[in-house]
Amino acid sequence: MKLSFDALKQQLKDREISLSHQRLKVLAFLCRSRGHPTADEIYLALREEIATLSKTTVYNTLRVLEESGMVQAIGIEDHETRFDLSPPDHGHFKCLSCGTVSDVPMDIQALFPEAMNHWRVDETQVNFKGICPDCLSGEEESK
Amino acid sequence: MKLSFDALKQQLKDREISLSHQRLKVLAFLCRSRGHPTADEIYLALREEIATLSKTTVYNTLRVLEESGMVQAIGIEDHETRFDLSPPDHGHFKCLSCGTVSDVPMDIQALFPEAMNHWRVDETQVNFKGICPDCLSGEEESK
DNA sequence: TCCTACTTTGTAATGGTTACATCCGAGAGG
DNA sequence: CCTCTCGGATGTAACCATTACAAAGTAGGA
Ligand SMILES: [Mn+2]
Ligand SMILES: [Mn+2]
Ligand SMILES: [Zn+2]
Ligand SMILES: [Zn+2]
Repeated sequence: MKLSFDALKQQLKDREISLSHQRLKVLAFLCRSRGHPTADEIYLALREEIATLSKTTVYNTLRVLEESGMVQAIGIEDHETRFDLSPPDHGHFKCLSCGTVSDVPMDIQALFPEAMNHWRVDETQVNFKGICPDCLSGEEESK
Repeated sequence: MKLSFDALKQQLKDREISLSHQRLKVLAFLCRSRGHPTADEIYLALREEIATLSKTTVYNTLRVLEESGMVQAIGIEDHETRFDLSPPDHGHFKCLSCGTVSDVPMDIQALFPEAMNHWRVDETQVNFKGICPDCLSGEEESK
């Protein structure tokens, strides 16, 4: 469940991160984005609104948001990081056919073995790869 | 639990992958390796045995082994892939302090929600990040 | 021996990400 | 208004793991 844009703005204030025009635009894009965009996708989409936008600014902003805990970097792909505004309480599924990255509702907090309680866990990611229902039905049709 | 080198050689034969000198060396290195080496670590280590070894060969071999299902590529790090010869029935933990990647025994096969049985899952990875016990005790000492 | 398919090798290219120097722009203070 | 300052934004170059590609080597069969 995503937070509203206004709530996110408030979070920026609370963390004393100045609400620059570019940062708000990146945040708004993540907010209205249904999937899990890459830095490049964010850049290409926002460049239509901010003609002078630099890709470095997108990376800088994403790092600021990530360090503040508002955004999570998803490493489900080898050479392309995806970004998620939602709280990190779910897994992700990448369809090897269409490339979509979907949410997988599940409790990932309780995964780490209790027997290993001497370890400090800061982050948990659960990544699945396979074929999504849409692509599966497409495969059957082509038989 | 890792298979013996001889058992691995047999697997190559079964899959009709020719047992070239370089492939056997890569496999032997993964077999005796305790951690989860990167392609570069494999290359540097084996270059002492095979002076003419090319890094491309290491990557080619790893891809062949991965496609045959004998080796798993672990994407716990953003910028470098690690390789695991063990069966993919466990999670991984990366210590943000010392960089070690450890195994986390757990049943990752039963993780995908049964409600999503219309999805075909080919691969599951569970990645934790945090601080390992060794580094935690080190932090306490330095207080 | 010759042929052919496979493997290895070296080098160049790729592409996401980061480092760095420079530029800009909103305020504070005069 | 003017100027100073500093965080943020920008553009370019560098980084670096990985891949593409072409050339060279190799084993095995006819
Ligand atoms: Mn998500
Ligand atoms: Mn492992
Ligand atoms: Zn799909
Ligand atoms: Zn450690």
